[in-house]
Amino acid sequence: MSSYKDKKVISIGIVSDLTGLSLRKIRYYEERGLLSPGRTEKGGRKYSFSDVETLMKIAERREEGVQTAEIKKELVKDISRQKVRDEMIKGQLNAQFGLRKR
Amino acid sequence: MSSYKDKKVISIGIVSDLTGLSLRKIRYYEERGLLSPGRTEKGGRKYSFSDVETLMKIAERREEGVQTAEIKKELVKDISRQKVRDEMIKGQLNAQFGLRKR
DNA sequence: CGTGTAAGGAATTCTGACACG
DNA sequence: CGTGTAAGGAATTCTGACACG
Repeated sequence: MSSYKDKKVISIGIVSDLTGLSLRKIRYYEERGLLSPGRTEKGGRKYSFSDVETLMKIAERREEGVQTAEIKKELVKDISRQKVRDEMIKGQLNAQFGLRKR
Repeated sequence: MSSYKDKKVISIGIVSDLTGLSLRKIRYYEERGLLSPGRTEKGGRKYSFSDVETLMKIAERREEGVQTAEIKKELVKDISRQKVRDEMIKGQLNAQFGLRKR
């Protein structure tokens, strides 16, 4: 299912470098519920590569003038599509290799 | 080729959590040349998931009493094997799908 | 609404060194 | 050789708030 891509291990400073977004923006998008990073014991935010990708999508949409509330809805849809796609790929691979008893 | 697995984005504290190794050990293995993390502008160490896996191998071998110099040699071999394996998989996939013009 | 910024404090990380063995 | 630790300093991150629009 998941893998390195979903492990929450990147601190906000690195995420800022990766995305080009300010710390303020990254925290704000979280406040608006567009993503939810993990936390270290002491309260430090930890992001996954998926989160970084989400942030890049957000940045794009924001540049187009889309408000965070709207972007939030889009992200939810993206997640559903993602799931469907994953299932299809899984099915494909299964059809190719999964049933081969040899 | 590479991907998330090889991106240097994890700080040493998280790596310590992930591997169970002390900061001291992690830095020492670097000093001995068993791995080479990236650096942020200000000098902070940044590790990849591959580095984390390498550290776990190191931890195993150390528990068996193997010295760092010896482990270092083993790691170099591992990398060669890795490359060969990657090539084989690539060849496999190519044989399965790559030539299909349909 | 979205983002910048100064504020004060807490937690992280860095390096070089001494210790023990 | 491998690892712990105390030391001093620098860089990171956190939260809540005020500002502007």
